[in-house]
Amino acid sequence: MLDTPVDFSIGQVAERTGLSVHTLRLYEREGLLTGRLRRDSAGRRVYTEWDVQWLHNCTKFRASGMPLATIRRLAELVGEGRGNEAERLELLRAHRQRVQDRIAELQDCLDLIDNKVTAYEAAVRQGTADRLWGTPSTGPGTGGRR
Amino acid sequence: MLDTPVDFSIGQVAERTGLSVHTLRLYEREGLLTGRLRRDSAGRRVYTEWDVQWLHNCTKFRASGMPLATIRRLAELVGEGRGNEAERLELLRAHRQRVQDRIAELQDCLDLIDNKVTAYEAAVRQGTADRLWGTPSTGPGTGGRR
DNA sequence: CTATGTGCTAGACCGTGCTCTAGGTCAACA
DNA sequence: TGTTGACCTAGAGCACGGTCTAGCACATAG
Repeated sequence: MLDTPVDFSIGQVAERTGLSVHTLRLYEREGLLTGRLRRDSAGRRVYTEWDVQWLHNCTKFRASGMPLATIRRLAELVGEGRGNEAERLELLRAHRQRVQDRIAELQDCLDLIDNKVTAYEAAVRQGTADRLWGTPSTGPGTGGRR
Repeated sequence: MLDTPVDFSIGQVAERTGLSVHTLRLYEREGLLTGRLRRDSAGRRVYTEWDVQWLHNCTKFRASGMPLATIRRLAELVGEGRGNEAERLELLRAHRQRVQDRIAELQDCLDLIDNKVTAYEAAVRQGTADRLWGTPSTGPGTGGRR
């Protein structure tokens, strides 16, 4: 059972990953790939299935706020092959922590926003009904100014 | 029961909000405050308690990814006083949706990261125990290259 | 009176991550 | 053979949100 060697042009990879060809070139230049990209006889980039998968991961990493520099480091480690799994793990764990923190932070902000929304819903209900507006009590953003 | 008119210098506000004085000046210039800031006889900014509270909200808005332009719009509405609660509500609801979407996106990325972490934990455990490395099956980021 | 601290403005600069342009190469097809 | 379309490189440009600098004004303390 040989693996079929499917290759992709940069345009095809762009289609598949949702990244622009510009971005793909940038990512290569920045060393985000796990190894040197092959080129065809005309000097055009040749992506493997692996690369596409890896880039798919990269988009997730990016979407979760991982900086390009960190992805580069991870790519280096993966490119080096077995033996550095502990370091990859460390890196991923640190990132996971940041993402979890970020979620918690957003959740916290969301609570405040929810409060505001609730307050305004009440205000609009009042306003629509009888143009009344109670005394603001939850600080700026709820009532008027001064 | 009169409200005590407590005023703050830009430095005091910086202390209280965690924003730098540079940023505070930027925010004023960008119209993020709900009204014109008072100045003292020497032309120095005079912040009220209200402003500090509002800026506190702003930091939450920023932390949740609200662009300065949106905060400016909200500040305008609040500055205009009563009557536009519906529009404020609309704006806040839209932002809430974005935050919720963002949380969901992060959560999704987190799942992938968790999988990777789990895989590497296993790998490291194996590696530490007997230097073994099973066949990678979850795509790039798990095994070696090509 | 002068030194220190805090504030002021205008505007330059910065990091991050794209995004686009100019000018060129190459393969494939009519 | 010529035209089209995808690709190439180098490098500029951009949006965003700060962050910092230069040069100056003012108030208060010693």
